[in-house]
This record gives sequence, structure tokens and C-alpha cells, in this order.
Amino acid sequence: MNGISMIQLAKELGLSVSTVSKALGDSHEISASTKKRVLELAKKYKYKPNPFASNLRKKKGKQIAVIIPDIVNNFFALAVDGIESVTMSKHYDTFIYLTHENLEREKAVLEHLESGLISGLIISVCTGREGYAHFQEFYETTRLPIVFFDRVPDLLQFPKVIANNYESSFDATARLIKAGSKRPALITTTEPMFTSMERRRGYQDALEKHGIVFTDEMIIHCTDDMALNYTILRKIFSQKKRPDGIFASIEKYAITSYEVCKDLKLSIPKDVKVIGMTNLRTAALLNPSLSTLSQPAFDMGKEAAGLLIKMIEKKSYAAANDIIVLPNELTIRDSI
Amino acid sequence: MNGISMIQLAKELGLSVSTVSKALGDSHEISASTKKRVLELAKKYKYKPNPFASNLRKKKGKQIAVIIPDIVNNFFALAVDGIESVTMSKHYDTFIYLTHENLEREKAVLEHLESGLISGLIISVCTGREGYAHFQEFYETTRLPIVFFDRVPDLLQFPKVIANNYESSFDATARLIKAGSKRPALITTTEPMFTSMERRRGYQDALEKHGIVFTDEMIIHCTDDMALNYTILRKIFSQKKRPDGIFASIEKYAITSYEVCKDLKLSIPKDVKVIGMTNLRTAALLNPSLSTLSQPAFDMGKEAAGLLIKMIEKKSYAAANDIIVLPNELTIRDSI
DNA sequence: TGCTTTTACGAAAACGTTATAGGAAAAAAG
DNA sequence: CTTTTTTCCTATAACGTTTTCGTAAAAGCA
Repeated sequence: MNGISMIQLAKELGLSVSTVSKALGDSHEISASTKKRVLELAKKYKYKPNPFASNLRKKKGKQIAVIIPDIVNNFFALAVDGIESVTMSKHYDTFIYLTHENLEREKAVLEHLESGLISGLIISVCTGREGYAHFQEFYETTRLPIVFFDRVPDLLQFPKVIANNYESSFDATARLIKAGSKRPALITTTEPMFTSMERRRGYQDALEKHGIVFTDEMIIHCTDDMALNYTILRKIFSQKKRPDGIFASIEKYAITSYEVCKDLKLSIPKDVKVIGMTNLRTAALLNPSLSTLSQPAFDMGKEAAGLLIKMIEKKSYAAANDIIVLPNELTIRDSI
Repeated sequence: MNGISMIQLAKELGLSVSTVSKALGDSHEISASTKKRVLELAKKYKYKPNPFASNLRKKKGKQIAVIIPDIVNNFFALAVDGIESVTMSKHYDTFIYLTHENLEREKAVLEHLESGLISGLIISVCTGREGYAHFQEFYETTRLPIVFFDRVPDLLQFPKVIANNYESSFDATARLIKAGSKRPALITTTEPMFTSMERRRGYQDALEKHGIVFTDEMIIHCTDDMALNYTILRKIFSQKKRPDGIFASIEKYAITSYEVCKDLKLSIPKDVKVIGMTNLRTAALLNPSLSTLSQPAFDMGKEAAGLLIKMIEKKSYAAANDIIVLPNELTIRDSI
């Protein structure tokens, strides 16, 4: 805030402010020699255009926001890494907001951003399949480009970046079955999210394909509360007729599954075969090493940011209904 | 950018713009009844002040920046979580920039931020003990408050939030020795950072205190390249006179140590005892469960953000030389 | 009553840009 | 040698706030 302004530059050069502005913008209206003079003095004084003035006048800036449920999570951390790699290279600034799975917080952030602080939004939703009015409303009032990733509201018409959850869940479940699991369970969230539903669909179709009769108890609903999840899982795995396989569709559920099996002295993979949907870097080092279905988190972030910036910079909103699908990666280790 | 402006509010109320501005700012110059009228209409239209106009006029905004080397790392992710929890509650917006341990990138970000986009800066440095000119320069030209955390430049006079690295490293090393390690090694970075040096000091003093003669080979220097680290460690642990203990002063070095020991069929803790400086949530699930010295990452972020906002809002820079020290936590598990 | 003080508002300038419109000089065209 | 076009620059008005200063009316005071 302490640097030199365009006005001072103009004064020292004996030029008008508009000339300086155009010279810095490399306008064709300005002669090469004048441009050179301006650029040189600007460099000498390390002139930096005031972003507030510029944004105010242009009614548009180079700032975007990322709203995610959590950052202490390899998936989202990687996604942010991917987003930042793009925004950095395109000279955008990236705001970050964490909702901690709290709908009210999500709404509050969205309302706050209606001030016009940003020129685009990347978001991974924190709730189920309902209550998306705030996204629609945000869009109606701001008309700003939005890209959803991973946890997307399937019922809304917005560009999205997702993984092939159905297909990869099908494959993962099939692998559990082929490895000998007769009753593989799906651990999923209580929130009815599109992402989870796709995974569930893949899971159920794989069961059917392999002639396993699906019953409701095969689906275990966990929450955001790690301690509660432990209780839930411990109870289920203490039963006589417990599952002999686990497809943990969320990172932390895989970890809790390991804890429960360890405490109940259930052997992995002998008693229970496990595949976890996770991007944990330590998966290979767990005891036993965890078979994972990992998401292309970094690339999802990259694609989302690329798409968003394209939408911001092109007037064309042709991309508005784009859905980019990236493949999950199945890595079989000792837990199966 | 599509909402209603103050001008339109004023027009509809039959008031001047300045009156509306003051009313919204709860100025004493405005009567209670007028304030009420203004507030009501503002709420009706969901009026949001344009942050660019406001920041431009006030020469100050409610945006801060966080610059860190990495986000795919539990320590920094937790720190960002802590920072965000504060900025969110104080209604600040948080920019995030990742340097990926790249000095040039760090310099570029700092220079970019000299435009005045932010009102304060939280940073964890990416380099050694030299080349801090860019921080000093950033401060000279912007006069903006800066708070360093974890990786701090010890030679510069700025407020800092750090962990008790010396004391806790001393304790961790002492535990390795008490557990039977005769030649515990320290794995540290090649970059000569203050943080690492403190850890090293604690390590060496613990050796001396317990009558172990220190030699240079006991310090293993690793890099930012995981594959290279593997090679380095594998070579050292393949030697006859290999270390029988590891104090891994950085998260990823602990993981690579595990990988190397596993591949070399060295038993942890029988052949090699390990303590890792890490915030990994899966530490307890590793094989064997990893003893950790974990940093108060979330709280460090919280303290840093709290301090920064205090500096931004108070005119007093009394806090300018504050150094906040938080304790690391030692958790002994099966790897020792 | 006349005087001062307080209350409650408005006019206008400022913050640092960018965009629009216009114009003088130089170059090109006839 | 005029006319047209092109080149290069300036003046000015925005963008939406906040702040300073001025002032009429109301209130206080003798």
C-alpha cells in the first residue's frame, strides 16, 4: 500500500495518467517509444497496480475462492494443491474457506462472497442431496462461474469435476469378492450425497453380478464423529454374523476399521478383507498394508481450476455444463 | 458484483450517500431513527458493501495471506485449519500460497503481495538461514504486519510462533537412548533452518548428557526428494555399523525410514528404534505403531492468526517482537 | 431574548484505476 | 495542395466507498 501510484509515474514522465495506463496495458494506441519509457520507469519504481482500484473499475478481479469441508485430509489437501498450481501459474489469488461439514457455515461463506470479492468459485459441498438453494441463489445474484468437484450437487446444472465412482467402486467390490469375501460390507456416510450414492450403486451392482444377495445390514452408516464411528463399527464386528469384507468409501472409515479390527483381534485379511477409498500416503505402511481406491485428487483440483479460469476469462459459457470425469486408481496390497 | 449499491439505497431512502455510509457504520452523527430505516432497507435488499471500493478508500482490507511450503502435509494442513478458524471468526478472508520449498516462488509471491492486496501475512519459510532479504524488503515497502510460524528466520526481528523444538528433541532423543539405542541417528534436512538447528541442538545435548560420543556420521541429511531420500537411507542402513535408532526430525523422513527398514528386513524396534516428528493421524496404525513427537500445529496456526489480527487492528506494534512458544507432544508407541 | 452548543445531515473530494470520447499532428491518399 | 486517414496522446467520467468540512435546525443557557 506504500508503493508508487500511476499518477506519480505520469507526473514524472510528463504524460497523462491515461497514457500511462494504456502503455502498461500494452495498448496499440501508444507508441513503442512511449511504452518503453513507461515500462522502464515502472520497473525502476517497482510499480504495482493497486488491485482494489483496478478491480473496482473493471468490476472484476483475479481472485477466486475454494470452499471445502476440511483441509486435514489428504484428498482435499491434494485437491487444493492442484488448484493452487493452476491459479499460481495463471496469476490468480486463491481464497480458502473451510466448512467443517457445517451447512450453516457453508451458507455464511457463500453469502459473504456475494459482496463480489471474487470472480469465481470452486466448491466441494458439505451436505446431502437437498438444500442446494444457496448455490442457486448465489449464482442468481452474482452470475459468477462456479465449478463443483468431488462432492457435487447432482441435481443442479453446473460444471463439475468428479471421479468415476460407480465404475471404480464396482471394481473394488469385485476384487473383494474375488479375494474370497462372501459378505463384504460397505461403510458409507449418513449424508445422502451423490458421490456416496454412486459408490453404493457400484458396490451393489458388483454384488449382484457375482450372485451375492444384498441385504440392508450390509451397509454400515458412519458419521463425522470418529468416536461414534468406532462404537458403531465395534458393535457390528462383534456380532457372530459379521461382515468378512469392508469397502470403506471414505478415508477415515478405513482407519477406524483398522482400529476396530485390531482391538477385536480380527485378522486382516484373513478374517476381514479391506479396501479403503483413500489418498493416504501411509497406506502401504499400515499393518497390514492397506489396499486402496485412491482418487485423482491433484488432477481433480487442476481440472476444476482450469475450467473455472476458462469460464472467467472467456465470455462464452459453453463449458457451463461440462462434467469432467477422472479415473480412481485401485491399488491392491496386503489387506485383501 | 450484481447487488445493490449504497447509491441506490440512498436514492430510495431520500438520503445522501454519506448519511447512508455513516448509518451503516453506526456513526454517532446519525439519529437512531435514520439508522433503523437504513439498516432495514439494506437488509431487505441484502446490501453488501463493495470490498474493492471500501478497501480502496480505507487503504486497508480484511484479507490476509498464508504462505507455506506445502499443504499435503498434516502439519501445515492443521496449521491452516487453525489459522482459518480464527480468520473465519474475525471475518477475514484468507489467501493461500504454496511455495513447494522453492525460494524463487516464495520471492515471487511476496513481490506480488506488495501490490497491497492484503493487510497482513502469515508465513512459514521455505529456505535456510540466509537469503531473508525479501522479507525485510517486503516489510520495508509495505509496512504490513508479518507473523512467522514454525520455520522462522531466527535472525530477523519479527513476531514468531514456534514449538519448543530444543527441549522436546532433547526429550525424544533421551527416550531413544533409554530404550536401548547406543547410536541413535538424527535425520534432518540439508537446508540450514533454525527449526532444524534447534532440534539438532536438543539431539546433541541429549547424547552428551547420556555419555554418547557424537560423530558427524550420526547426522543423516535428507532432501525434499522422496526417492533420493530412500537411496540415501538405504545406503546408510545397509552398512555394518548402521545406526540403531532414528530421530526423524521431519514427517516424511519417518515414513521413508519405515520403508527402508521394511525392505532391508530390519526389525523395528528390535534392530532400529524410531521416533518421528510428525502429525500423522495414522501413526498408531503403522507397523509397528510409530512413536511420535507431534507439533501443536492447529494451535500454532491459531496463535499466529490471532497475533496477526491483533497487529492489524491495533495501531500499537508492541507485539512486534513477540515469540510464542508452544510445546510439542511426545507419544511413545511400539517403534521404540 | 440573544448567544452558544449540539445534533443530524449533505456536498464534495478522495482512493487509484480503466474506458470512452475526442482532438491535434503527422502521414497517406487523391 | 487539399482531403482523408492514421497515429498518438489527453481530458474526463466513471467504479462505490469513506472522510472531511460545512451548515441548518434544535437545544441549552443566561
